[in-house]
Amino acid sequence: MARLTSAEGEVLLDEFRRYLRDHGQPVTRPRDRVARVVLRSDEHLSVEQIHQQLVQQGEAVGLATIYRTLELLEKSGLVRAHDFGQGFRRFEPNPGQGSHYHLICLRCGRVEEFQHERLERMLPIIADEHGYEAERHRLELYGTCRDCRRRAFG
Amino acid sequence: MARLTSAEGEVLLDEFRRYLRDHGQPVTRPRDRVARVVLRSDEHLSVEQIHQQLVQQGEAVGLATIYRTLELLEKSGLVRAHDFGQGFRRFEPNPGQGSHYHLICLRCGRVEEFQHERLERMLPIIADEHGYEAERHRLELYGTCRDCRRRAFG
DNA sequence: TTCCCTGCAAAGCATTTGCATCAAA
DNA sequence: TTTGATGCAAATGCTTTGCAGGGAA
Repeated sequence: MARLTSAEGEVLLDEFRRYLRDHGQPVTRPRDRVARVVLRSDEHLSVEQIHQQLVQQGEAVGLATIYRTLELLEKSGLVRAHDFGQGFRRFEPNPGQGSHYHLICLRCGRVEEFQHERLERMLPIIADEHGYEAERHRLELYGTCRDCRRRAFG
Repeated sequence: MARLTSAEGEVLLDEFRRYLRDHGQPVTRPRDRVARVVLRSDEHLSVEQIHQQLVQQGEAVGLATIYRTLELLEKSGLVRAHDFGQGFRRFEPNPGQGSHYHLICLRCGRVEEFQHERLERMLPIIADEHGYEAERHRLELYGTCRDCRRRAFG
């Protein structure tokens, strides 16, 4: 599911630094570390996973700071939060203008992404038909992934 | 957004009673009251709203029992839970086989439903294309409803 | 020195669980 | 008497907030 190269993550990290500066917020080491982990990741990380990665890097950051930095990252538009009904949120780098959707395996919890241009064109039209001015949307398909089916049946 | 007539709610309530009996579970008054509120509603109720309605009816039921009854209602397939990112879940009578989708107004929080046959046919196919055996899906469109736009602009 | 970010600990919330009580068979 | 549903209160888990301490300008 590799979406971001390390170089792309670096670009996003720079954008975050710029966002902070433009908003009179200092670019601190803990913020930078949290942002780096999230923006470089090609997965949907939970706060716990972010924290663990930082600990492993010897760059432990308090949970409160992780949450506060994620709030900044969301406000900057560089990160999006998701709730896949697992009791906690997951965070991923925002893919910019193009939307993408999620496939969630109900057996192993894996989360994959896919894009779908036709859907993306349809959804704002559907919203409009119902009197809504669309702002964003969310589509999740829940099921059993190939690996889990293989594991179960053969 | 009226979807259920009171009579339809009554049918669902009977189905729930039958489900309980078939599963060796007693049909008690608190369960019946909770089920009645949810199954008769044409809205997406929060636990707090369910509780309030019961209090107003002079039929107060403990929160724990409400949660436990909702679990039974979900297992019976008669009720579905949703998390619209508001920090708590909402519950609605399950519309049976046909899926429906949600429009959520980001200003006033109103939740509307819509159906879309073409989408409904597309989604399992998309899941299949990615190796997933689709079980269920969720589509939510977030935006500004007609009323809120009118309110904002004149 | 001043400002405010950080991190610990405590608080908040929705939800779940433990347990004594009580109703029904 | 036995079973197990109920409801209070406590516990849980994620997230937010309060506040003392510390680093940077």
